[in-house]
Amino acid sequence: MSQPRTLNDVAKIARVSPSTVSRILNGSATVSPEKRVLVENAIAELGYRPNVLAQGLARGRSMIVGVVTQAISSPFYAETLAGIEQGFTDTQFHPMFISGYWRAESEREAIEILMARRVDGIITLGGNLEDAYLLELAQRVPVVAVGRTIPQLEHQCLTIDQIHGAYEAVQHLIGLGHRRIAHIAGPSTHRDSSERLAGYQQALTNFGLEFDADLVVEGNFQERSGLLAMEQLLARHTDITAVFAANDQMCFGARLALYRRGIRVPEDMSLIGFDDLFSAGFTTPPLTTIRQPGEEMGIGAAKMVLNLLEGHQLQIPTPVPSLIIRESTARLRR
Amino acid sequence: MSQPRTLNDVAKIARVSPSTVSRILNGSATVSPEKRVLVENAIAELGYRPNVLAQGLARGRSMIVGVVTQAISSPFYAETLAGIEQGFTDTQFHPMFISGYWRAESEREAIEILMARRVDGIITLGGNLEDAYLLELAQRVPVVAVGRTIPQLEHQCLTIDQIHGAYEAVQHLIGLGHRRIAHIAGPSTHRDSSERLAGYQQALTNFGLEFDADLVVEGNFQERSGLLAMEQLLARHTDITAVFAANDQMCFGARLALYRRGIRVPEDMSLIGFDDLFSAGFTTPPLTTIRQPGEEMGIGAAKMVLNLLEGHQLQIPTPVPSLIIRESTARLRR
DNA sequence: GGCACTCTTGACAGCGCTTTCAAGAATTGC
DNA sequence: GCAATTCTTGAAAGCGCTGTCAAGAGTGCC
Repeated sequence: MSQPRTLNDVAKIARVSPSTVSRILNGSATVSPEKRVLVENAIAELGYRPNVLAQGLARGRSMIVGVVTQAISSPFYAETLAGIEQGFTDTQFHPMFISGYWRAESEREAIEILMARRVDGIITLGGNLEDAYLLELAQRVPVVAVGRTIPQLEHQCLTIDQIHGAYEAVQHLIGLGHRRIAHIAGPSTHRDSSERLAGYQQALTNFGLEFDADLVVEGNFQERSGLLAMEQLLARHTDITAVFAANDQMCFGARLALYRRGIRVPEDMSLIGFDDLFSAGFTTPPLTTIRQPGEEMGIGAAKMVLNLLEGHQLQIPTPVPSLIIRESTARLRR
Repeated sequence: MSQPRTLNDVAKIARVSPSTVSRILNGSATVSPEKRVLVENAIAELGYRPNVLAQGLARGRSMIVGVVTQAISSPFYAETLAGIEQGFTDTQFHPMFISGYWRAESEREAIEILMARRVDGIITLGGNLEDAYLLELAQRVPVVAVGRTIPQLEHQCLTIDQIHGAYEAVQHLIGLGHRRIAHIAGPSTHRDSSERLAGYQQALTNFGLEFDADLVVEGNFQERSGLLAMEQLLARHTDITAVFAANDQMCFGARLALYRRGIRVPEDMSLIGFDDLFSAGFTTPPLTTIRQPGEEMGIGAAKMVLNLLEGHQLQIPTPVPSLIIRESTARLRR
């Protein structure tokens, strides 16, 4: 394994001092055209690329921003990760992803690891970290939190109005004539879940429908739990005509449970999800859902840390969840 | 932003030399118990964590291994990424992911970026990089290629027998009595696609069925292309009774096309995919498919670079694709 | 022509850590 | 009890780069 060339090699070949090479590399000072040519030739000749590690050490910047996601294979977070990656394209920075698996402890450990690498910033995606912890972390390094709002750090948080999104979903169902609307909630420990549940309740109340705690079953945001929840719901109530699931994945599970029972969607049961995963457009029937613009949020988060890094505090307009009507919801037939 | 403590701070507090602290940190030499305690206390007191960047510079190891994936949000690669991440847990190394988007040029650029960070190893996932390029790269840094076999570098490649997998899929269909079996292929530029196509042909031939080029339509591995391909197939042939799609995502699209036409799966048409994405178990009906153990392959790839890094060459047993029978295929009714 | 400036350049001191080297201390063997 | 070993330790030289500082060259002006 041939070792890479160093800035010193370049300097020697170009017969200038290392400082000059550095200056040309960074444009940090004017250099005479002749030397510039000399150096550029030397760089080309050697195929030299600066050692980012060494640069990092020297200027106290690792040029990497840590991203604490929950599971790299979660379809929902994946879209945001893609956005983040995109947001850093054409910058000197690069994201480094670590999964926290929704466990505060793992997330803390992930952040430790990241900090040991002296990342220049941190983006967290969802998760169960305490506000206080993040608040303190934000003192040490620029932090952007996606999918939550932390008091006293609002301007570094990026989230959508979950309550509003859930409200819209249920409103859509009510508008179609449904009255007995069940809800498959996410884990109650998730802020997202409780907000979506709140939106569900709010819509019900607003339209004069009674909230029936019996109509909500808790899942864990995974497909299987949606299936199980749907079965429970079906066992308990035969009069349900519509279900609002707190995310698309559980909705897929619910849809399968209905399929197994021969209950048609949307003829016999309307189904609405949340997130608008890419695959939601390709289920049978394609899923009506609330779009959460994951990718844009990722891009936004990247821009936010970039700005923080430059000392500004960029305020990204809060992305708005929107109702995507496909084919899994229909007017109630009576 | 308070700056992190340094090894020197620790040394000062513990009243020992920096070397001693380093030795304790790395266990690189024996140190008297008293000093060890002194140092450990100092570390605890300061909440000191070594600067990985500086360590990297000093020992010529960045402790990061670069991973060139194709799209961080691709469900198929995501599972492998998760495996890779897992494979590096509890080691000092961490993966850094970059997307190549199936463009050799972007992939090369990704590798440049990674090399500039002096990554200690590189894992590539699929992609369109030339064998020669990778072969040359492997001279400079430990490389593990997932999803391809590179002549003269076989022992650093990890792939499954695609032909065999495809063969099994088609054999399953034939076993169910199907005779007119269409194939939705992946892009012909992908090695995966052509191998799966080859397996399809091979099975046909082996069982005395004629290969009809008209029965294969090329997609791009995305859902939409599967839908389009299915429509084409349906327009061209009314006698098809089964379809083998080169990956699950296209299969989902095909399934939707059938749904739109009111063609039932599996009663009127059997459908089989490839990959066994997590979501394949939750479509309606759940998809019969060929399981490609993405996660295990990721773990395996991580182990392989780890071993390469230590100078050994670990041979991971080639993972075997397996047929997962669910509900999208059925015996031909005549 | 001489003085005050402005440009361009190289030397050098780090950044935070590892690692070699050699010295002093402790241990062993006879 | 003394020489020969073996341990433990600190000093110091990097790893590859940046950034400050000051010197030398070049420029403009009266």
